[in-house]
Amino acid sequence: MTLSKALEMYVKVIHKLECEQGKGKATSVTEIAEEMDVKPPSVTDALQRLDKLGMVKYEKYHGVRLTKKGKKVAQALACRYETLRDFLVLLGVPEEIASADACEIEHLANSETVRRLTMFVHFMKNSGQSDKWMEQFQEFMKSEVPPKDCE
Amino acid sequence: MTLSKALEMYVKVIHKLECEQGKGKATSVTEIAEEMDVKPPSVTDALQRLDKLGMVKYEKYHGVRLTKKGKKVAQALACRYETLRDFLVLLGVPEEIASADACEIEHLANSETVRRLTMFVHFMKNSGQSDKWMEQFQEFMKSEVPPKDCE
DNA sequence: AATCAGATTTAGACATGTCTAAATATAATC
DNA sequence: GATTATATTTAGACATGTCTAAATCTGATT
Repeated sequence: MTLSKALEMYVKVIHKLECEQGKGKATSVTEIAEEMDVKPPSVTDALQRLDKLGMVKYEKYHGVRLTKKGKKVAQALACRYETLRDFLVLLGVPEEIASADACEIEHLANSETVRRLTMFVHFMKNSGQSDKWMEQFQEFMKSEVPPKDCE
Repeated sequence: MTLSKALEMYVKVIHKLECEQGKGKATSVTEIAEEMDVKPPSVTDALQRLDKLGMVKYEKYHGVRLTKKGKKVAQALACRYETLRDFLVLLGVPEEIASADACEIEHLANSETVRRLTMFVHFMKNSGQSDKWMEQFQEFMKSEVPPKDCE
């Protein structure tokens, strides 16, 4: 019932391209292939499967559009991505790494986990205590040797 | 060069079973299959590939043992899992969910991310401020409506 | 309207990871 | 030592996701 990670990525990319372009136009196979750094036949294959799943309206030789269902999935993914990325950056993970990890984790984290992380980020940004806490955490990270690095 | 998520899971499970049993014995295909809830032929296939990759010593019909290399991978995974799980529990994610998510994320998070999470957990558990902070966070979670649930 | 370039799809290959059913090896029992 | 039950492997299927090479369609040019 749920999409694979790969298919979710296609949905996400189509959404991004639809947002970038004017609303009217359908998104082409080539655009998707370039954005995802895969070859066109892989895209065709994915689109055929996404169409069967009701996530996109795909017309042979004429590009693709997200359905309502597809848009909903894309928006949920975007929201999860934002949350995860914000959270990791807050913890001091470099932006590049935070983005990459968020992009992986968005596909598999439980909603409850995402909800907690969202609250954490909010707490950090909105509670009066957060500045003080953040300062202390920064200090802690400087002073402490990482206990073990799992490698 | 790096193992797939599926193969990493086999390594992890073999390690667990080796630890549970006396040291001497090799781990059997059936034990692994039961632990992972897959059928024996899937295990045979995975063991053949892990052997080629130098992660295990696999003797047809006579079970399997982790190599040094395999043990190292297993330990790194266990460490990552612990860190991720501890972290999620600290944030109030229910244990069941925390365990499941940790088990997914361990295979893909960047080391830098894991390191930051480790430090966060340490900070929470060891800095004098943590109790106060945790209390405030709990309070915040009760009072606030989750901003958006990404669904 | 015919042609041609570029985009797209199809066909067929391969890797990973799973399964069922059938063949085979191991180990325990008689 | 032969038989038999159990464990294991092989063979062959399928789904996902990728690729290359070849076929086909579309749209623009002449």
